Amino acid sequence: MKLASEILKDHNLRVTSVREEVLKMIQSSDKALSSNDLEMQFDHVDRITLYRTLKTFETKGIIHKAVDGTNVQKYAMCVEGCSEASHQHQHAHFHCDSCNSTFCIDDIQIPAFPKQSSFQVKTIEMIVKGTCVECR
Amino acid sequence: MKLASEILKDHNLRVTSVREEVLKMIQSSDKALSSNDLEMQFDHVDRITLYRTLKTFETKGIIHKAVDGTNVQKYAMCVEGCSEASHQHQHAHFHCDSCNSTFCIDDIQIPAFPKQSSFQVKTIEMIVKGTCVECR
DNA sequence: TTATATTTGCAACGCTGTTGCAGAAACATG
DNA sequence: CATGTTTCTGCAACAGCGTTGCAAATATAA
Ligand SMILES: [Mn+2]
Ligand SMILES: [Mn+2]
Ligand SMILES: [Zn+2]
Ligand SMILES: [Zn+2]
Repeated sequence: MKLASEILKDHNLRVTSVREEVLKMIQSSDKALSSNDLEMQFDHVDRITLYRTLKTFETKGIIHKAVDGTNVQKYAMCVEGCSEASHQHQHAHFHCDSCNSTFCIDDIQIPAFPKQSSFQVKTIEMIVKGTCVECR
Repeated sequence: MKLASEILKDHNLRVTSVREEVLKMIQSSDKALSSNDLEMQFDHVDRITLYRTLKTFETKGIIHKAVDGTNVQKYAMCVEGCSEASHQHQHAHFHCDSCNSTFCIDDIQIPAFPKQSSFQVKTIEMIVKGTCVECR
């Protein structure tokens, strides 16, 4: 796994303790994390700083939103190929309705775009809901 | 199309002007509607009443959430078969990133549940993102 | 070490949605 | 139709998530 500080430098971001900590937390988590999830792991941090940090990381292609149908933004690491220019994510997200955890999963195939539709399709999000391993 | 007042009676709900109006608005809309979308169509209505009305309708199986990846709840009519006991929806939702509209669509096949997974799958949501007919 | 650019924390705010409670309205009953 | 009971509505207050403006703190370049 790439060093957090290296990732920051690679994206022309200043290496600060908040950013390093946030990135380490997301790197080492098997679940997608919300601003609040992160805040709870800190001794002292301003939640506004976390929101901005997450937004910055997302813009740079370091992390991506894990859309899970709740009204809370959660984030997980991007794959190597992602950049400011393009996020490439062809995986679904699993949301546990018991513990509210959200995971990136590759178990389910995302269907191809329909050939002809009245809509111009750009991306498809898939949210799988159910019970996670720990909860069943 | 079934009369709004009849639908209310069928579900043992009192026929009030707010409920009738809300139901008519959702029935006649091709898009999923948020509490705010509804409020703007009223002369005077309390937004709290709208939230409660929507929740009541959802519980009764009259309307369903159109999950679109935004942090706003939008609702559309249920199919005939829905009830308090079970909502049956096997369709995807399209979200236009230009005008923020959300539509129920049947163009895209929702994939089958994976045979074996570490997760216990209950439902799958699909969100298709792109540009709608009016916006392109 | 100093100067500059960037980041952080604080304050204030907006939006979506919820709960408690009292008055208003719907409807069942006679 | 009149009345009583149940349900709904509107108001007030609140909670949570996220954003913006600004000044102080910090990272980095020189
Ligand atoms: Mn993911
Ligand atoms: Mn729908
Ligand atoms: Zn779980
Ligand atoms: Zn559109």
